[in-house]
Amino acid sequence: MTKSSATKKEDVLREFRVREILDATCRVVARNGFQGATVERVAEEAEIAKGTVYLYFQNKDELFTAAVEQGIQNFTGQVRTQVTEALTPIEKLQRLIEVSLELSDTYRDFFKTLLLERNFLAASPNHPEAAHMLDLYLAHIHFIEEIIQDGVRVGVFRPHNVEASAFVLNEAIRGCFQQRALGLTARPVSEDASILLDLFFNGVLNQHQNHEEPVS
Amino acid sequence: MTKSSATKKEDVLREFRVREILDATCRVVARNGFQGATVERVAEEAEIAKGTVYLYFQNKDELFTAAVEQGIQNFTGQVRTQVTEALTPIEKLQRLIEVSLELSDTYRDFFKTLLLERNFLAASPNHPEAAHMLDLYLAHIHFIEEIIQDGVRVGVFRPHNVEASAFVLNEAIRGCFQQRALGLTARPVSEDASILLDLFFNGVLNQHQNHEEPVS
DNA sequence: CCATAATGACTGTACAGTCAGTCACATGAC
DNA sequence: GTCATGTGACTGACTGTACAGTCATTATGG
Repeated sequence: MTKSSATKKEDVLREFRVREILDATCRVVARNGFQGATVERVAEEAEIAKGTVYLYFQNKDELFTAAVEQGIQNFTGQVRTQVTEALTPIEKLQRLIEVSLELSDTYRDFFKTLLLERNFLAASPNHPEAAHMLDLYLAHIHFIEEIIQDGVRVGVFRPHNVEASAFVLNEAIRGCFQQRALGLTARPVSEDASILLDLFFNGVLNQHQNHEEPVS
Repeated sequence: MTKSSATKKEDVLREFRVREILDATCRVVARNGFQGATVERVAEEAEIAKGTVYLYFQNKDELFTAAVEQGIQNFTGQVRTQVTEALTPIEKLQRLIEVSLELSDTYRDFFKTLLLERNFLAASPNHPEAAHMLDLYLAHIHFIEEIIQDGVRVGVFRPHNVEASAFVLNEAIRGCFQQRALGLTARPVSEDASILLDLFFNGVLNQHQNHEEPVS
């Protein structure tokens, strides 16, 4: 019992250290990009020695993979939780966009490189880990897809290629992240969210003048 | 005269070599990512010695920057040319989407990494070149923006935040590139294009008065 | 006082960038 | 035609450096 408790305490400590290092990794990558992020600098940022990093991670690749994965899971997990609370598909999508954009502020460091430098999704030379990353990404899109599908089922959304629209919506949100990360917009998050929602719901066509000549 | 002609010939030869090396760079990057792309491998791919690369480019960074820049300019240039031929804003957007997606096939190698590993837009440590890249990107979005703005002016598009919709459209297209690069879709390009167009024009809401036919 | 965590000097390696040397070809003299 | 000589494009072995990963040593706390 005492022993089990002791083990647990060690585990907690270990987990805490792991988190600390992963957070430091995110900060360093956000500052220098994947390219310029060395284990030494991560250690410095975490205020530990380089060797210590290797007590918690096998190698550099595992460290960076874990950092990205933790970030994705944190993000999608929180979105999922908050969105699920909403009732109707429309409310859910509203929530989805709002929460996503809000979180982009919280996880600024993480997104700055995850989204701008997303090579982790591409062919990582000899790492099947990348495939798992892709799975996480696809799972999130699938989550969005189901919300929209629900909307179609109950009739608030018109029948259309749901797979595609889920994808487009996700890309649009990602695009907003990017604009923010690059400092290209000063719009408040809520405004971005409502613009996005409006576009996604209504499109850009002038419905009244749909097939007609413009008024001259 | 003879001398001037000789000089011209040398220039042409030089330009040819430069192109060859840049193309090789794209192929290598497509295969190994920016990370795994070394000057040695580029030289190998171009079937020249490593030293030769340095006869045409100051250093690795200049080489890679030039490769990306050439790619962006090729792409946006071709899109611009073809889109400008169309008359109405709707036709122009149709063209934009179609041509973009078609080109993604032509420039497959280039897009595979430009779009999946886009760190070149992010803070390149000590390179103001990155800013120029950003300019090219913004110019393209602005080009789209103007088409949509035209559409609003003549009344086919409803008044809305045009800056945002241009941006969203571009991101949606980029997303399609990505899906293709990752091999996540087997849809023909034309189908992707019409789905995208339909979504962008009409949104997903079920309009109360539906006299609509999907735009194709 | 032992066990475990942490350290940082050290090693090996990969790669950017250099440069002395080679080679292919052009020009011109005979 | 053929040899001599000049030119510069091209080469690849070499150098310096940055960095991943190791491990003998030291600190800590239970």
